[in-house]
Amino acid sequence: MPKDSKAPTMADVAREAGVALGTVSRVVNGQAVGEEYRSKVEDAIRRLGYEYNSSGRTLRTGSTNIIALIIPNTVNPYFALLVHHINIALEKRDCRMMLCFTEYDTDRETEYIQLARQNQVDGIIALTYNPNLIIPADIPFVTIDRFFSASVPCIASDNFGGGWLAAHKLKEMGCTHLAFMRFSSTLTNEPSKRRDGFVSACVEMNIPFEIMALDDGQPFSRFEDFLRSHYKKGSLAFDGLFIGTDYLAWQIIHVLRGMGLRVPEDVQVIGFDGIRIFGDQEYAVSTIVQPVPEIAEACVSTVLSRHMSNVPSLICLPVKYACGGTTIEKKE
Amino acid sequence: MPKDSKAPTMADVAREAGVALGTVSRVVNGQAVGEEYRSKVEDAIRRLGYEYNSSGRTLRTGSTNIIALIIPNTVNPYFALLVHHINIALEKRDCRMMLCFTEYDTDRETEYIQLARQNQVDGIIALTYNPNLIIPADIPFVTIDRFFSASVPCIASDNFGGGWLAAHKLKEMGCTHLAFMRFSSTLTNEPSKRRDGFVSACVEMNIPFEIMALDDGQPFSRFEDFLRSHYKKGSLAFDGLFIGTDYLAWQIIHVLRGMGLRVPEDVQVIGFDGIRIFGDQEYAVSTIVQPVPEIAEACVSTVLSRHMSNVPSLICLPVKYACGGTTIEKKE
DNA sequence: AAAAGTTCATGAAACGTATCATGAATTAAC
DNA sequence: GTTAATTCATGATACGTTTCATGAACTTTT
Repeated sequence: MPKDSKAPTMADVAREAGVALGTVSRVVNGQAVGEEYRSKVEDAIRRLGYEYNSSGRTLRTGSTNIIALIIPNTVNPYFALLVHHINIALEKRDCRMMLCFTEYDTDRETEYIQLARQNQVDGIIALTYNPNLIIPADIPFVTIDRFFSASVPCIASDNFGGGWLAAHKLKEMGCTHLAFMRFSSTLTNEPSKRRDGFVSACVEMNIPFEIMALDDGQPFSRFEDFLRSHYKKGSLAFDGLFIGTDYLAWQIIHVLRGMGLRVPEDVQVIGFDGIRIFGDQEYAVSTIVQPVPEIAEACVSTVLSRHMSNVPSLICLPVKYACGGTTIEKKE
Repeated sequence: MPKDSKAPTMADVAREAGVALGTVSRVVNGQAVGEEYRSKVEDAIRRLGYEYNSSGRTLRTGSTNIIALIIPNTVNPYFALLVHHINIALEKRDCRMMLCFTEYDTDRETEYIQLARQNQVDGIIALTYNPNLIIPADIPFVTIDRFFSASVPCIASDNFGGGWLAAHKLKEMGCTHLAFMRFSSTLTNEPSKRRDGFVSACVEMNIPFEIMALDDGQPFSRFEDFLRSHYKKGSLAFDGLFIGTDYLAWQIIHVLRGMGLRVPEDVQVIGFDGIRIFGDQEYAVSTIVQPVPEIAEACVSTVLSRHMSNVPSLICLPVKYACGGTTIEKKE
C-alpha cells in the first residue's frame, strides 16, 4: 500500500518487498545480496517509485561526493575552461561540484571554505587570492597556481617553462629586443614564474629586454605610458612582447593598434593561458597554452586521494605554444 | 570537556552551555532566545569551535538552500554569463548552486534532474535541449528560453522584439536587402522567434530578405554554400545580415572575410546574445544584447517563490542593440 | 489579588540512511 | 555424518538537526 503523501523511503521499500531495511540499502548500493532478495527489492522499488535520498547517507557517513571549487568567476574564459574540465573529471568519478565564486574577494574565500565544510564536502579545490588564507587541515584541499606549504598540494602549469618558451618563440620569429608586461600581484604565486622563465631565456640568449609590471591599484594607463615611452619615430624600441595573460594581451594589442602599430608586422605579441574566442574556435591571440584538461585531472585525482601521504606538494604540467587568430588575421 | 576526535555537535554545545538542545538550535538559527541563554550558548560555541552541519537540517526539513542549474556548459560565453548572474542572484538570497553540465546531451538532462531530486535541491533552473523532457511536478522548475507548458515558468528575452530590432537597425544603416541565418533546431523554443520578429519587420518595412537555417546534422559548409550562391561580381545579393547567435556571427564574419568581403563596409552583420570577448570588454560583434542579469534575477526569484499560483508562465525581458568591436574595428 | 494570557526553555521524537553485531542457513572439510 | 567455515538477511542503533507538545515563569487584564 503505497502512500501518496510522502516520498517512499527504504523502510517503505523493505515493507513492500517483505525484507529487512538493511537489505534494501545493500541492493541500492550494489553490494552482495542474494538474487531472490535483490529482485524482490528491485520490484518493490519500481512499484513504489522509490528514489534515493542522499541526505540520509550524508548524515550517516559524513560523505557527499561533492567537491567544492572556489574560483573568482566563470566569465574569465580561463576560469570557465577550468570549471569545465574539472567538472568532467569529477563526473568521471561520480562526484558533483559545488561552485563558489569569490570575485577576487578574499573574505568570500574564507566564507566559502566554512560553507563547504558545513555542507560536508569531500574536498576543496581552490584558486585563491589571499596569500594568508588559512587552509583547513581536516579536509582534503588542493590549490591551483598558488603554493602555500608542502602539506597543501598545488597544481600548476610549467609557468617558468612557459616564459622560457615565449622568449624563444619570439626569437625564432626574428625579434631582437623583447619586453614583458603583466599585472603584478603581492602573491608569491606560481604564475609569477612566467617572468622568471622569460628573463632566464633572454639572458641565456643574450637578448635585451624590458620588464613592466602594473602594481595593485595603479591605473591601466600605466601600460600605455610604458608603451609610448618606448615609441619613437613610428616604431617601438622592442619588436617582441610577452604578456602574462591573454586577457591583458588582448587589451595591449588594441592599445598598440590604436598607436598605429601593426600586430604582428611591427611587433609580435605572445600571451599566456590559451584562450579561444568561442570556446572551440581559434585562439584569441598567440599564446602559451595551459594544459587545462590535465590540470583539472590532477586537481581532482589529488583531492580525492584519501592517502595524502605520497602526494607531491607541487604538480607542474607542460605547456605549449599556439598561434592566435587575431594575430594571424591581421597578417593577411 | 571538548572531545578532539569528532566535530562537536549541537548536543555538545548544549551540554557545555548547560541548556537544552533546542535552545542551541534556536540561537544558531537566529530565533527568539532569552539574552542570558543566548550568550551562554554563544560562549559555548566559541569554546568548542562548533560548526553547523547542514546534513542534519536537510534530513529533518528536506530543504537545502541549493538550486540546481542545468545548462550545456560554461565554455560558451552566453552560458558563462548566465551562470555568473544566476549565482549572484542566488547568493543574494543565501542559496547555493548545484551546477550540472549536459553538453547538449538529453540523457544527461534527465539524469541530472533525478540527481538533483536525490540531493533534495529546493528547485531547478534548466536550459535544456529535449523538447519532450519530463518536468518533475513535485519540485519548483523554471526553464530558460524553452516553453513547455503553462505550468512550467519560462524566462526568455524578447526574442521577437530582438529580431524586429535587428531588421530595423540594418535598415537604419542603409541596408536594402537583408538575410537571416541560424542554426535550426527541432525545438519550438523561444529563440526561434528571432526569425519571426525579423521577418515581420522586413515585411512591414517592405524590404526583401532571405532565410537560411542549418538543420541538425547538416555540415557548416552549407552556410558557405548559401553565401557563395548569393555572391556575384564581387558583391553579395544582400547587404545586411542578421544571425541568430553571436557565436555563429563570429564564424560567418570569418567566412565573409575569407571571400574577400569587408565587414561592415560591404555587408553589415548583427548577431544575437551580447557576447563580450573577455567578459567585461567590448562586444565581439554587433549584436542584440540579452538582459542576462535580469534573466538571472527572474529565474531565481521565480524558482524560489513557493506560491507558484500567480507566477506568469512566460516572462519576456527587453533586449537592446550594441555595436561590436570586431565590426567597428574594421570600419576605421 | 486572582485569572487569563504570553513568553520561552525543556525533553522527546522524528527525518532516511549506513553499518554493526547477531544468528540462521548454507557450504566445505574431515 | 559431524564439525567448522562461510554467506548473508535481520534488527537495532547512530548520525545532527528541527520542531512539537509540555509546562514553568512571567506579564497583563479585570
